[in-house]
Amino acid sequence: MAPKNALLHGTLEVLILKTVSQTPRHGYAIARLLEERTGEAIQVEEGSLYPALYRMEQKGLLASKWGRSELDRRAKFYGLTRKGRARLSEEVEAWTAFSQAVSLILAG
Amino acid sequence: MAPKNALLHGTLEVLILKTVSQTPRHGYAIARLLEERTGEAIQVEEGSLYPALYRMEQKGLLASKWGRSELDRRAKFYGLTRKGRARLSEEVEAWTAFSQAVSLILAG
DNA sequence: GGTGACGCCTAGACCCTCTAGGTAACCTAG
DNA sequence: CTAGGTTACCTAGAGGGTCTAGGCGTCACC
Repeated sequence: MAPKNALLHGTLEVLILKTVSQTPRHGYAIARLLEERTGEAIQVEEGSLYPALYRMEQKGLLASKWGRSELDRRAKFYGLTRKGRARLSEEVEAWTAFSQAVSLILAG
Repeated sequence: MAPKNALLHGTLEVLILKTVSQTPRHGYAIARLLEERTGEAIQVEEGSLYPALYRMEQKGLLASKWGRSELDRRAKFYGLTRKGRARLSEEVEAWTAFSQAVSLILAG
């Protein structure tokens, strides 16, 4: 079947980086936050989220630490590394340029 | 190696639909037009373009006809089918909603 | 006659998302 | 007490789209 959210491809990373840029968050909270803030316009499946977090930690963009969630459950918190912060601004810039380009075409 | 243009994923289809919506165009012209109009912000590789055109014709979104390019070369022109036109407006809407959602997050 | 632009095509690699499972702790309803 | 829902994490494999790196043929120009 066609992916539910083909547009998310390649965008999830910058969304995650942004979400943890203010304060460290755990995976489940990242997904909930993205969905709530966008009124479900962005939906992150767990099968996409956790592999993405793992990849990003491997790449040195995120650092994780086990802790306790708001509901006092065991949860893994991710924060930005210096490299992650640099990547965030790069990707924000890239996305801005790209989305403006697409808008330009679609408005034509 | 990481894809040069990860963001393009899932967006190429709507860009193609839009590009041929005013007048039929051939593949090479579609790529050139997208690049020129966006100042190279969007770059379409031929290895992405031709398979995409093929898929879209299989799906009944495009119809093709061999003809002659502006330079009088043999070229395959693609036009929108009724189904393609319907898909275009659906995908424009989907992209608009998605990009606004991403902008909302990145602006936070 | 070689080079570059035009114009089309393809196989396979690669990467990311999604499906569809699983685990475990906790809470509430009945 | 037990069934079901929520919180929270993880994974294997399927699926789909883009890119790399080739190939083909025509034409214009030097």
